[in-house]
Amino acid sequence: MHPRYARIADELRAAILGGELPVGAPLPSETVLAARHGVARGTIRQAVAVLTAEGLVGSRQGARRIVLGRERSQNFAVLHSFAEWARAAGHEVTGQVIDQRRRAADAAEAARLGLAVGDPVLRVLRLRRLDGVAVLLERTVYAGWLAPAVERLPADCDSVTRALYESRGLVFAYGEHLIDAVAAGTEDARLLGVRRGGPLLRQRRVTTTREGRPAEWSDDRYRAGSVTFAIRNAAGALAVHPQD
Amino acid sequence: MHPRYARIADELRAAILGGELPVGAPLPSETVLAARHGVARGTIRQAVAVLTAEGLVGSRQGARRIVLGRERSQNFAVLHSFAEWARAAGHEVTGQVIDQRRRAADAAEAARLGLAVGDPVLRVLRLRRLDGVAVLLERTVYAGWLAPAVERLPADCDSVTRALYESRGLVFAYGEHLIDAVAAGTEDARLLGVRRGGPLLRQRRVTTTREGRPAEWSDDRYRAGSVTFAIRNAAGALAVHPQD
DNA sequence: GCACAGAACTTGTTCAAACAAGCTAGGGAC
DNA sequence: GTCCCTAGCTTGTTTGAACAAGTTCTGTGC
Repeated sequence: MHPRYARIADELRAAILGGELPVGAPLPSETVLAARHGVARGTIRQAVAVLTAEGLVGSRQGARRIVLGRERSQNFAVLHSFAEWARAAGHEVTGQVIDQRRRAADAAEAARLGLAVGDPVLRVLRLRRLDGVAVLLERTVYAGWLAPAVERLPADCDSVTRALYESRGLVFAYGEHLIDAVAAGTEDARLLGVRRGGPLLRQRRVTTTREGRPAEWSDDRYRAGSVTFAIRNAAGALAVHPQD
Repeated sequence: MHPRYARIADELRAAILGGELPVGAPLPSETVLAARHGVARGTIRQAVAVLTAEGLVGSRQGARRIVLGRERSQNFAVLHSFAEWARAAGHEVTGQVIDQRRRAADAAEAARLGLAVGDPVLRVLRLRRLDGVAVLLERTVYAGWLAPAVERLPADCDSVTRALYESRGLVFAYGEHLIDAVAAGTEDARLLGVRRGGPLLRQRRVTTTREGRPAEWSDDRYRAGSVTFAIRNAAGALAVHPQD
């Protein structure tokens, strides 16, 4: 059972997405909403805070809240899991491990993962296809304590994130992402089927468990034109999701 | 005078950034913080909510809050203003208008800016340099009502955002951003000094006033290797800032 | 020594009330 | 008709209280 404020937020979100509250329209005032739902104003404020964080409504002290947009950003899970995003967007996603081996962490890897140089890590090279087309090349380094769980996964595992959640209860809760453009190297060009030196969108990321323990470090390269990151920001709140 | 919860948040943030609360350490409990500052627990909860949104601390019901990181993300202003970010990061930034002309909005521009096809808009082509090196080519379309204010700006204006704020009190409060990689076109290559077909990081964005009125639509292309977008997310909250 | 059951603690949710700060529409003065 | 100012509404901040839900640690029993 979701808490009360979450259900009120769901209801308001549905009204916005369904067009009952069109873009530009004012939301009912907090007092009205509180009376209508039979709750205290504080509970309404928690509900609208959720919508504000999603970028759906804006607010200024003294004036009524306004509906800003109708697109809900998928928020954050997508930055951790290509497969989760693709499935939600209605695409068929497949994965294939090309190379996988254990080795000792070098200085850069150790720094990113909070390990000592020489600690064991697992390096995986994985190619992802979207509706049959190769679009993403992942070079991932997993911390040693994760290696056994990752090695047990099948080579064509679709969603590593989901598999690790189901087998180990592991949740990737925090992350840092660096996004830039790079020229395709020889291996990139061959596997993704693009010209060497052509544009690739690169996302480097560190993902961390709920406890703040670094779990994986990855260099992901997307074929240009296949994926776009969409960021929506609304005075203090942001949301990010890849797009077609 | 900032509200009480904001000052408490500032104090906690300083403790984290200063190393008194190292990464991995637990925050004092809400009850302790409330007693220490002489406020109600609700006020403390607002303060730590700020830090959670910044990705500095994480929390799970029942367990003490944990310090997750020491880097504060500059949050959102930077996505609107290249100049503001560069100055904050200690770089010298210059700008130069290469072309500027009024014209009628085409279908794509009208849709992005919420105008009718044929409505007047102002198109500006601007080259930005960071420490003397050309790194960013901006193709910006301003809604007609903004054109007079923009045309009054000097051709070498550093920060358009700041100038519009100072001259018109205009604040860019919301935005949508699409980030991907593209190959450099002929004009891109010439002005940015890169090879044609080489990688560029593209940021397309719509910026909106506080009232939800679209103000500008821009296609910004960064020379590869010059700028990286950094995104940090923490279970529901995100922050974005460009990096070197 | 180890496992299990609680006790104590911590964060999450909700309520009711009060005042502060900012916006808007309507009424009065000109 | 136009301008300004205020009354009333709306969001922002804060208090204090209570219970729910989850975690951690202690101590007992085996």
